[in-house]
Amino acid sequence: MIERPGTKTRILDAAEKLFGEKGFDATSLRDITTEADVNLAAVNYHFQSKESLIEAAIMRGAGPVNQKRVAMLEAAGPKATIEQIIEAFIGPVLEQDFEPMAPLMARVLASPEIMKRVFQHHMDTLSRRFSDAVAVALPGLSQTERMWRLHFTAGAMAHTVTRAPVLRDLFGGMLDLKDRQLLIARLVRFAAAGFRAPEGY
Amino acid sequence: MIERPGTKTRILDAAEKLFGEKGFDATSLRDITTEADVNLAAVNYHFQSKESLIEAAIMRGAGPVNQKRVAMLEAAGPKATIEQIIEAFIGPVLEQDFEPMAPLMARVLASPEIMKRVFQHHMDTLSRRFSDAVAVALPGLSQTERMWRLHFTAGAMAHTVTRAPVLRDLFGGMLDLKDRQLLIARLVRFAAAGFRAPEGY
DNA sequence: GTCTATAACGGGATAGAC
DNA sequence: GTCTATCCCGTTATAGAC
Repeated sequence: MIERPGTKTRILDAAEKLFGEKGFDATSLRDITTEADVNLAAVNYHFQSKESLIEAAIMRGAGPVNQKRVAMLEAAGPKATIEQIIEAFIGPVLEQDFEPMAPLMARVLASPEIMKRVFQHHMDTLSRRFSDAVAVALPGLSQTERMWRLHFTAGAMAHTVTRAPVLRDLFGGMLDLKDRQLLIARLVRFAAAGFRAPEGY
Repeated sequence: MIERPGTKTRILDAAEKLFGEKGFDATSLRDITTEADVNLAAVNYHFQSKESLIEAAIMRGAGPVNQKRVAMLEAAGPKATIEQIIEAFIGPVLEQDFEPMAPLMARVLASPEIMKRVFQHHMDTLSRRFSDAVAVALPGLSQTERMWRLHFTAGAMAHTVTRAPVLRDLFGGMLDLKDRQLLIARLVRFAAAGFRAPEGY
């Protein structure tokens, strides 16, 4: 017997789903409470406002994944190869079943206000840790180049996650999104080669 | 003496700016007509609805850039190197002053409905042409791998464009967004190395 | 082509009973 | 904690004068 989740959880579930599908503005609190099968006023009771609900929904999705990324990086130790670093960076994001979360992530990335409010701090510390790890693995790279290459890698990852539905439509069976380990291996190989490219412009 | 643009153009200018800044839903037609200094009813006269206006604003921004990408690819000839191909793919996007257009692009990427309606066809033919060019330059790669690596490159590019404002805030002077040619060179080098990585998984 | 005025609607939030 | 009913606001779109 699975217990039916509580009101608060059901609201968050519905919010994650609908915000992703339709965007934050296009999703009314009425949509959410209908989907969650709770009363309209419950939202303002459990969360204070729609804005707070958005933040709560995002944090619930993003927190565990980012913890896992840091954990994998630490597990690789101080002498991690560039491949291990990249895998810690992208693996936890790509190996999860990202399709429910993907649309919401895309909305967040496209929304500067929300991005600033919610992600800034997390991303900041995260990118610093990974940048330091790369500095050890590839001491020849300047700090600037490290940041850019991490940024390019993050972009490739984000694009894969957020555009998964479109990819499926356009390329059908050709781009296999189900085999996550293969997908991760592809991106690790691509990005690692990019990181290893000589600098000097 | 510069002539003041006509009503229709002023509406499109304002729409591009405000849709990018605040998103499609959060931007009311009143916002647009105020910014453009035209009457509210002019929007429904020149464009039929808000939805059509969105589409018109996007098309006006995207068309010329994509034409330039194809033109650069053709200019490189049938024996183009992978570096030339990548430069044709990302150069026209990154070398323009993308900051006014960037937020709008991010909104489009995050909005599956709009993405499907507006971009699908263009992107489809575009990616086919570039994929064919890569096939000549790097005959060792499978078609699948070509598509994935083009996709990764597109992601790195899109992330750079759409997150330019955030990058500036977070990293200040470290990531120089002003020197476009250097930025393009960085991404070309990173992606070209990725494309040249051996396949075989 | 451009304006004013208004219709018709849906949204977030809250008061107050239970 | 949960419900109903309602307030109040901003929105798109259009009718109709100029």
